[in-house]
Amino acid sequence: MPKISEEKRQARRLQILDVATRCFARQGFHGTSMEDIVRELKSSPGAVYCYFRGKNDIVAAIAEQRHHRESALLAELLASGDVSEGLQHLARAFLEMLQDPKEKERRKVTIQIWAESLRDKRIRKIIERGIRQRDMLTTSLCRAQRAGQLPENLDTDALSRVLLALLQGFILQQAWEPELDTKGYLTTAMHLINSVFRDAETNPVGCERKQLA
Amino acid sequence: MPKISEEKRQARRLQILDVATRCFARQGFHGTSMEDIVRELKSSPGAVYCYFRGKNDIVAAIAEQRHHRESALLAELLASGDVSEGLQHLARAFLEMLQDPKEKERRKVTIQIWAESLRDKRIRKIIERGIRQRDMLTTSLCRAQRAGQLPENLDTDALSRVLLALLQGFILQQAWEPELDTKGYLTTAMHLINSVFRDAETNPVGCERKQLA
Amino acid sequence: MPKISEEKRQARRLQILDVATRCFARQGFHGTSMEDIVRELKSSPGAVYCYFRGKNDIVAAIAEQRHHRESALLAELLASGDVSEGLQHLARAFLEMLQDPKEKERRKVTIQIWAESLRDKRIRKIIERGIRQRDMLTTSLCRAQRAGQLPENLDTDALSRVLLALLQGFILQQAWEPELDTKGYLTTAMHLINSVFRDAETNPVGCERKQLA
Amino acid sequence: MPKISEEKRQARRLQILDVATRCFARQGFHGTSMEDIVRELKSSPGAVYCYFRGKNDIVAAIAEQRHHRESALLAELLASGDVSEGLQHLARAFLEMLQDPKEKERRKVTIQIWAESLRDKRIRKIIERGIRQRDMLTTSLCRAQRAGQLPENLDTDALSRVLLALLQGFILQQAWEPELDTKGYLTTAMHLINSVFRDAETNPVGCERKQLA
DNA sequence: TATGAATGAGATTTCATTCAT
DNA sequence: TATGAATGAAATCTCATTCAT
Repeated sequence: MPKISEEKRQARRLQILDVATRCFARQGFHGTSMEDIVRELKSSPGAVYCYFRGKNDIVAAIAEQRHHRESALLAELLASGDVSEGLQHLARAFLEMLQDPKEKERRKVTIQIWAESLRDKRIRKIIERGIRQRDMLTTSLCRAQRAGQLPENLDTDALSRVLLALLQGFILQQAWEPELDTKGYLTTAMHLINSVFRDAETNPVGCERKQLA
Repeated sequence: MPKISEEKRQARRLQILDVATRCFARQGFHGTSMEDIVRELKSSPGAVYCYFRGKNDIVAAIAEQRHHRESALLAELLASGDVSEGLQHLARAFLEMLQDPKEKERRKVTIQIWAESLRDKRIRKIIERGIRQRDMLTTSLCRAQRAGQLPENLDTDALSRVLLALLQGFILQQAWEPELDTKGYLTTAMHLINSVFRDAETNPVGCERKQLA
Repeated sequence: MPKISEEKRQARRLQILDVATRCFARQGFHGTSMEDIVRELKSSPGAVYCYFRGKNDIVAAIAEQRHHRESALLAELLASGDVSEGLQHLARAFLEMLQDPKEKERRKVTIQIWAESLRDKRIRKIIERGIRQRDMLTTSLCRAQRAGQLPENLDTDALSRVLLALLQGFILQQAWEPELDTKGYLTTAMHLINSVFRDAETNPVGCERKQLA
Repeated sequence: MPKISEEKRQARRLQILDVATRCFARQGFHGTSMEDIVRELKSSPGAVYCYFRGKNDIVAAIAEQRHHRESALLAELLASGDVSEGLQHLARAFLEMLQDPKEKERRKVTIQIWAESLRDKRIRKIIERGIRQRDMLTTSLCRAQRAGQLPENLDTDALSRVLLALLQGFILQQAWEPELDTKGYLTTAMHLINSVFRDAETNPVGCERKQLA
């Protein structure tokens, strides 16, 4: 028997998550008290509990948000028929995301979620769903391999892990050094990736390496 | 109990750190209470405070341990005149480290340290010392570049970041999937890295890719 | 429980101070644990911390209460144009205060506050404000001196100290001997005080007053 | 079976009490830990426990020291046949005591002892012995009264309380204002006291002394 | 739904004291 | 006697959560 519309309810939920994200990015999950969130929200503890079961529920919801965003990015990547091209798109999308100042906060919270996943079953489950998504990337790479875009003897499962690692490492390094040269990192990372793709394609000549704008 | 030797004192310190590491790996830093540590240590709260100022001091000490271990690994890498070869050594050293069951725990704690570094000044300082160590790797890569082992237009700073990311991503993924195919990951990662090194040398032909034992 | 009125809030604050005063009088400040207070309050630790920052804050508040009460007494004394008469009033007011059983507790706590003031900056500040109030008494005595009510060569600053001492000593002795003859003490003290006042009247010359070497 | 002579033992005891007094004066009894004392003593916890049963035992010993010193002073006072003269001596002895820098510390500790006496049975007992000593002063004053040195209708018990209060108040005020004009205070206090003594001499009749209702 | 005072379990830390050496 | 590492009870305070209004 909600007195407010479902729409408003969702809006409020998001607002709470936003504030919580900001707090967690600033003080860490365990350094943020419910009171901190409530104060910044200009609300009351009881109100927050109308939307979330508790503090853990909030983190879980944030983790879920992340998961959806990542799924979307991956879907975009895979939508492109050509994986190599898809990766370029992904890289570009990444650069754009960095414009959003909220995104830096989110990356910091991501690291907290990683840590939290090691002890909170619920977060763990969400992370695991993310882990399983990598399988789709692997499948895609496999297809590329069968299409001759990748060396035959390449372990595509491992390659998808490597690609993921490049992303994860970046998140981490950027949390510590917010001013790091994002473009340089992406260019170099793409260079490495392209090396493998090129290898199979043509190889002898290795002509015109595509560089990121 | 009169004065104990500095030797014994260090041993006790290490024992506490070991137990704490085990607890942190299992329940997370914030999910572990001093009492948990003390119980597993079969000791008393006061005893722990003879060796550490408080809980944060313990995490800091563990972070410090990590830092030293990493420094040692990096030193080993750089000791080898040839960077490419050094990286091979590093990869091999890594494989060995994985034998140590304690190492898995330590990797889990590493992730907690990452998260903690975002809010604890002290941990942050230690991480920053680690960050600065990457410069040495960059310098080394630079030398390799001048020696013609790497493409001239390659951003060595970014490359060292990428190499670091490959490590960090692995730590993360292995924490979630302890059974992941370590060898496969390393082989593939080395493959990518070698691609760049090979690029500069000769490239057109690029045959006989070195694989990890 | 929604917001309570400022009035109720103040009432609750006072209730806590009352209970704390009772506990401190009985077991001393350092012999009273927060749990003791909470138990007697039939409340919970958290509740107390809604009103006070901590244990020290409670003592400070009690010290502050004392300070206000003393200020009021002094003001009453000074309000009377004639100091000599004012002191009589004060003495009488004192006798009345002794009826209040709470007052005995308060005097015991006063001694604790004295002790606490030697190490707690905050309490010290409050005491210092009390110390400065003595100046007003000195001023008043000075006026009486100029009016010929007190011997000319009398050190009014010292006299106000002496008057204060008579009060402080009484507080102390009554804490140890609750049944001491209050009336007798006051009578005798007033006798001494009146001696000085009378001195000026009758013996302008202050016939060979023995002075200390 | 002490291995050290009783003499040495006493010396060590005194040394401990001295250090403890210094600490208590500086940080208060409850702000001083055994470790503080031991550090300043350049000794070990165990050693202190060879001489005292515990922390409370140390305070009790200090209180005892005070008691002895006070007894001595009082004895000196009473030794003089003439009480009025005895009080002069006492005042002078007081001034001398103030030269001793240790004495200031002792006075601060005295206040702590007062506070402690309200909750520690042991200290309380010692204070009570001090309280009983006042009876001797009363007796002495009584004798002076019978000798006509004091007004007949004067309450000698109350007078001795008043005299004591003058001392206690001074101790307190000097703890807060170490630079207060000691000589002035004593002069004025003696002035008041002499007033009563003189009273008897000069006004046998005690001309209409105002009495408290 | 919203409020915010209250709850109370639990966490970290201190410190007087002990006792093996 | 002396040492000082170790003990462990207890103290203060925090904070996620609840529930009467």
